[in-house]
Amino acid sequence: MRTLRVPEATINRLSVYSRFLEQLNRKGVVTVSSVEIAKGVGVGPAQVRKDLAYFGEFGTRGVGYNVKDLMRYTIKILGIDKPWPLILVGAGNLGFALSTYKGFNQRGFSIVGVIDNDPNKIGKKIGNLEIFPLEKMADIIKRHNVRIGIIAVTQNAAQEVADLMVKNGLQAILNYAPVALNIPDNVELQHVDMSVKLETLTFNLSKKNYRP
Amino acid sequence: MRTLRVPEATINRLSVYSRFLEQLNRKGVVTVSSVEIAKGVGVGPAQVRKDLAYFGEFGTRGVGYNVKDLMRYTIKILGIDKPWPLILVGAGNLGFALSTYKGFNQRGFSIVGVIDNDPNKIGKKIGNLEIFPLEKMADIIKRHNVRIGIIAVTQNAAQEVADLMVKNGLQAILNYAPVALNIPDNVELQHVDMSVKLETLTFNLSKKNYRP
DNA sequence: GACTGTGAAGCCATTCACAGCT
DNA sequence: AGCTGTGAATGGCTTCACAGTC
Repeated sequence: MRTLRVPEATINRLSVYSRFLEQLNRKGVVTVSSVEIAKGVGVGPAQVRKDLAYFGEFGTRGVGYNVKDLMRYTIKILGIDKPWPLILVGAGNLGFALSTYKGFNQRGFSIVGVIDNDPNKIGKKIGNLEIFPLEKMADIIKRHNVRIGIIAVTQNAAQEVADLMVKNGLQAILNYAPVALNIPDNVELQHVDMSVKLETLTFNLSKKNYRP
Repeated sequence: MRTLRVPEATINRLSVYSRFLEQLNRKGVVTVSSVEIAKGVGVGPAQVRKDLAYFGEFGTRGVGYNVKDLMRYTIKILGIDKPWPLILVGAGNLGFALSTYKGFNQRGFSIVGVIDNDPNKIGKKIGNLEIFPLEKMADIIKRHNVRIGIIAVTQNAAQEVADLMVKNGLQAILNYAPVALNIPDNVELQHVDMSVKLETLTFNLSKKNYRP
């Protein structure tokens, strides 16, 4: 696999292409061009071709890409051709939403443990998942070979949870808490900010209505 | 307000700076340097200064920035010094989480209407908000002067909801559905993808463990 | 001495444009 | 004729480095 210096933006788009290809495949579409993919996901066609070219030559000149093949390639590149068990810490509203979010399952992810420190929640169930206390984290990680943890707790608790995840050997953290986390370089970290984009909208609307 | 071609990335970071400054202010911190902000949010100090410089000269050389003042400036720049009523379409798990998400309220946003097309949900309440049918969207938008709509429905329903929002005069849409939306240029659009970052993690982990 | 503000340099990503294949 | 793959050109964002200010 040729993987030299791929822009992070490319990876992000690849994930979007991949989902779009799944939709096409479900609809029974056999062949697709870079122009069609571009329209479907909202980028330029040259961008689509360049992104894919980082990983190989998947298309046929004059024809386009085979939907099913390209879908499988993208899935393989993203590493989701194998299962990824996840743990989720934080059984508040956001945690609940994430633990029942179908988008994760559709892409082959499965949450194998939900963890919270609230005694009122521990022992209760979300769907068919029991809520465990923080002390069980190590167990769950070992039992299911978990490598990725999701943080959906409050600002204040997030760093503490992250530390615990690192201590228990997780290799990657997806952080939904609105705060920057401090973790070692050898642990992968991604941050999803629920409200940053909302403020981009208000910025743009305010600018637009500004009368000079 | 000097506002010449500000990179979108700058706006996004500004939102993060702003939240960080609120935290500092709550702690009673009076002055902060670009280095400290940079550490707190995970970017470089030159980046912080450059970002702020798009909007004016807020600091004092040799000293740093006044926390409270800079906080207020960022809030003003982002346009959230005034209230923004929001409507939310989709009362599923994600919609529920968003409608009760404290992060929005903390930043001055308030959801004034929750809308769903499921007859079983209509009339029920989320917190103190009633769930209304789609037909009520126009009413709610007019009554509360809503300009921004949030989409938290499934892939299939998202475009239809977006069309309805545009038809009812909304000026901006925040889309949490995992699909690209087609809307006119004069409507602002931002997309939050819940699972793209998760696949960035699996990509990086897969790459790391690839043994050549 | 400390720290901001900023032109210049460097770097990275996107877009162009066309050769090459079907 | 249609569409991919890609070197070259462009554009934009980030980082550097230092003059300017307190």
